[in-house]
Amino acid sequence: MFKIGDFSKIAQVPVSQLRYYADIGLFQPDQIDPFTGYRYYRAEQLPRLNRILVLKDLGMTLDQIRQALSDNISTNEVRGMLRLRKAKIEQAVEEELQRLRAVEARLRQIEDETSEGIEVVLKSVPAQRFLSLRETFPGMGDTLGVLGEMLQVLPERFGPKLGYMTAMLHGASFNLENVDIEMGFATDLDTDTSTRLPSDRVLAVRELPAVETMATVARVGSFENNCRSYGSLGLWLEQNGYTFADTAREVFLQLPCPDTGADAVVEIQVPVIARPAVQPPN
Amino acid sequence: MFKIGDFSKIAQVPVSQLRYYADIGLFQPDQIDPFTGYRYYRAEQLPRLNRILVLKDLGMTLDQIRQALSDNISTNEVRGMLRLRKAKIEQAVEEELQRLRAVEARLRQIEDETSEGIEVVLKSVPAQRFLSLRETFPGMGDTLGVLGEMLQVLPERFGPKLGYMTAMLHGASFNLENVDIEMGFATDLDTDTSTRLPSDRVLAVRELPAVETMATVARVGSFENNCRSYGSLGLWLEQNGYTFADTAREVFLQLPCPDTGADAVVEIQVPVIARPAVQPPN
DNA sequence: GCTTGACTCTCAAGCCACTCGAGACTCTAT
DNA sequence: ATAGAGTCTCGAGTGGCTTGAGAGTCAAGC
Repeated sequence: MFKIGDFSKIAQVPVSQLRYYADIGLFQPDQIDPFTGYRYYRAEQLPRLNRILVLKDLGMTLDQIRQALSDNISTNEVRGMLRLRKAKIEQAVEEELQRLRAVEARLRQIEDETSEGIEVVLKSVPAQRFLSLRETFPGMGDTLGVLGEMLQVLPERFGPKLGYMTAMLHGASFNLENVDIEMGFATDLDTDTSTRLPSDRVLAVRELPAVETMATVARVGSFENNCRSYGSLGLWLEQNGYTFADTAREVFLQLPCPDTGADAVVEIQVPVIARPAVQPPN
Repeated sequence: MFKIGDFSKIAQVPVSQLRYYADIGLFQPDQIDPFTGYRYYRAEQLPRLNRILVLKDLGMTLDQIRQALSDNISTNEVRGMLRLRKAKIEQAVEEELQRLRAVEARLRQIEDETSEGIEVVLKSVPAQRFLSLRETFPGMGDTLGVLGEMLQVLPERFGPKLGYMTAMLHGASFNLENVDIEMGFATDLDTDTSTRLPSDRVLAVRELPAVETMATVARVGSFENNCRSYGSLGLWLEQNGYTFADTAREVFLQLPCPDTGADAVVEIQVPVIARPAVQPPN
């Protein structure tokens, strides 16, 4: 029987954490002295604690761990998770580097503070059909995964009936998690066409309305110059008296090619309408 | 002038976040309508916001960012941070993989649940001198950095007067951050010797007391079997009626060698005293 | 038996960077 | 006039703990 301090040393877990786990009913001491309230632990309890720590390190929340333990999860299942986790980490590293590239781009924008923005062009875009899939993706990696599937499967299936790859950001939360994205291809296919990806996601054709006035900017790189483009766009809108009218579209004029290292070329299209700039009372 | 929603789209930052930044006084709208309370932003404000986001992505807290901005930090300084941050990420990846290896080890311990623990040996250890440095390190990477310095500099300086590399974990917080570690070498040097590392840290010689009863376990790998060793130790202590008496020492009988891929061999030494196991009233 | 100091207890609050919801306005298009 | 989208404030919630106050407990040494 160990008091909490000694047990903490054996388990290599802070005392406060042991108490916390007891409080939330995740890991109870073997006994609690009814008079003093002192917690007493035994070495035999270590495996359960270790199981908890493993699952935690694998990214589960404490609630999920409680669930898993009461379901008597097997070591093999945990092994599977370990493999999964490894993949996730590699993915996370990739995302992290992506983010750094974005930071670099932002830094460039800051340096360009004085200089002109990127050129904004007004267009009008006709109605078109859009073979697309809309989903709220938990992370960037998932988004890219599905995108990869689409690129593998769809051109083969529909060939020349597909136009540019296009994405629409519906949600307004710009963190990289839980993004509500619609992506797919411009197309000539009938409105009732639909197709299924290997991951069982279904793409359907829908009508994309015509837009009379569309402000557009071009961007090189999938993410790198994103903020710069939107920034220039904003500046232009302000100076020329326009406002947003609808969801923006990102049209991939050229897809990124990891093999040759060729960057993507993206046209950002934002539906706008002329409107005197908002002027709050002074 | 943009209302918060439009500005949010331009800046690619959620509305809630813009409001939050205004609340904490980090990034204010250009104007606030005194009657309606509506926030109005201008495109010119983007650079400041971007600066904030860059610094945030570089790992600064919002408080630090406020500080940095009021100090008018230069882009060059930020560039330096970017480079630093890149290094940090690489380091973080390394740590992450380290952690995974630890998870794997813990998993092995779970599987060994039924089997015997590692063998525990009782020894007595004489008083000895210890050329060491004690510090609270913010992260594992820093610890390893300083360790690297020591290994580069000290053997050259003191040669055969150095014994085993030894570490003592003083704090009781076992997360990998802010660890209070003392590390150095057993030595014959005089008690008033001290030496300075390239990073300006100072090591001094101090007397390490003799320990009559020291429970020891051996471990292969710098971290991999840590929890397993301590676990076995705990089990043994419980069964044989001993308790912790002082800070544990980790003696590196063999240093890890990244070149040959040779793992470390570590002897964990824990001062103990015989004492009847604690028995709470039932 | 008493003191000292280390250890332990509970309970509440704090941390970070936000997010979410309720309830009340405000704006714009029809 | 009205609907619907956007905005406001304010308070609470998030996760996984840590920190601190104030009180009680334990073991060793005198």
